Amino acid sequence: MIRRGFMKAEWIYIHDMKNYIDKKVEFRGWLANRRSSGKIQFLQLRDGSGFIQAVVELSRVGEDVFNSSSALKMESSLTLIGTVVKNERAPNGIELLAEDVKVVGIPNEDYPISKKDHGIDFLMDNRHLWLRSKRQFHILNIRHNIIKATRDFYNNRDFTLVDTPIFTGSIGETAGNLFEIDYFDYGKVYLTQTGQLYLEAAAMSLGKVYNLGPTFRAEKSKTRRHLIEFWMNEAEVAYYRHEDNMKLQEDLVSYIVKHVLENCAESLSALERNTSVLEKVQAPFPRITYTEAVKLLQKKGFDIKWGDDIGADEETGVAKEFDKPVIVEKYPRELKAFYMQPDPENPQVVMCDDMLAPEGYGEIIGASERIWEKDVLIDSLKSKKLPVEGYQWYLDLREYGSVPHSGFGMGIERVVAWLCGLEHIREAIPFARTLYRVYP
RNA sequence: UCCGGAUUAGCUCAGCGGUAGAGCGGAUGGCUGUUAACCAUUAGGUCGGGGGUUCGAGCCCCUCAUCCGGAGCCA
Repeated sequence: MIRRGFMKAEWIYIHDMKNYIDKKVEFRGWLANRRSSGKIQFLQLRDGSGFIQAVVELSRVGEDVFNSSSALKMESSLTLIGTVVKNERAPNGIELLAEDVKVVGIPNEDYPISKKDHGIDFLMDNRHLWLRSKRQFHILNIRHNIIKATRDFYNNRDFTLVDTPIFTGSIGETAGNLFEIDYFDYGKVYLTQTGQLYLEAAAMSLGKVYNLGPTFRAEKSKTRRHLIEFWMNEAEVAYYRHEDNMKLQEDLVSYIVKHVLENCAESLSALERNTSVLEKVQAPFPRITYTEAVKLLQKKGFDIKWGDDIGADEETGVAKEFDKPVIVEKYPRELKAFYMQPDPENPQVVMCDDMLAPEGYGEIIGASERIWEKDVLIDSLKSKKLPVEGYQWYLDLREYGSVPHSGFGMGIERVVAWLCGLEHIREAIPFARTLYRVYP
């Protein structure tokens, strides 16, 4: 039998097909799964914009088309002409009644990811294919929307985007957890673990600034909350004090959550995320001081005393007390970085805050008012045993027109994991770099 | 780095010191409304490597490797 020419119709994405009921359209995409029943086949299709079922009936398409459709294996690529019809029996309420099917590519090998369970090691080895699955599709969609909301939030408030460098000198925090790179004849440089110091410089030019980019921590962290390479949004505002800073963080997180609830309902539902807890996330958030947190934890039976850091279990213990993100402020000076402004009312603590997500998702923001007086900063560097001479340009910021300023960093993947309800942060980024894994 | 756990078919896992198992996936056949479709048949294994105990080891012991989970650090 001679194969007739492929029919013609307008190429429509699945996402838009609901607007084409009873119209003939062309689908271009992949076969995610199939169920067949002799003279009828149900193709589960995806095209990057969503998922839809196509029905291929032998009596409608003829033997030729039916057979080429039968030859499709998992993750074959194809185009298909069909009519969009409403049908209650279809997974999304609409389906494609196929009229013509054209094979683009059929794999020779079996597709490694099947419908049944897989172990995490296998899935991570096949991350390049795992991304095609429904769950990963929805997680990445939410991640995209979190990043979009973050940018919108700052842009709406007249912040200026300032891209901070990836290669840096040793300036920053402690040098032990930095990745070292050979930089031609210059010698050693490091992959950034924060753009903060650069943002402070930019804030003195542009007032309100933010960045969004990758950061690197050479820490042998092996937990569900840690990545070696992760994306961070940082903001820095001239003349902002501690209080202004906390307000900005609350507004940002509220904005992101609202945006995701409004724009990602389908994805949240596909991930079976309980959205009622997310709907409560509106500013203002509860705030407690470090000192109060320690007392609270002691009352709950934790072995902690003033001056100890708040570990993972303790964080969850604090966060459990609230149904919104909670801000823990004013930590002991010894626990925190050199650039944080001491509290004028109690120099033992600094004007910093951590925002802890609910449901045990941990710290999503770390923030502080920065020291702006040059001599105080030099004293702080010395007391932390850091080389003052290495901070020349940073000290210049305190020499020329120094002003109070504050800022913070928000971990994108932590927010993604929280909003998606993920058990592990490695699903919150397309290609996770964890301890001992850089493949694929 | 420390503390736990795991390693058996392509994948997920059972397996009591005595002939190597299931589900999924693959192949073949059946079925015009499937929803992780179903039914039948079938192929598929040096039980992570090395050493030891034993008449006999997937199972017990030692060792190495890899992976997973947790802690510290942090976002």
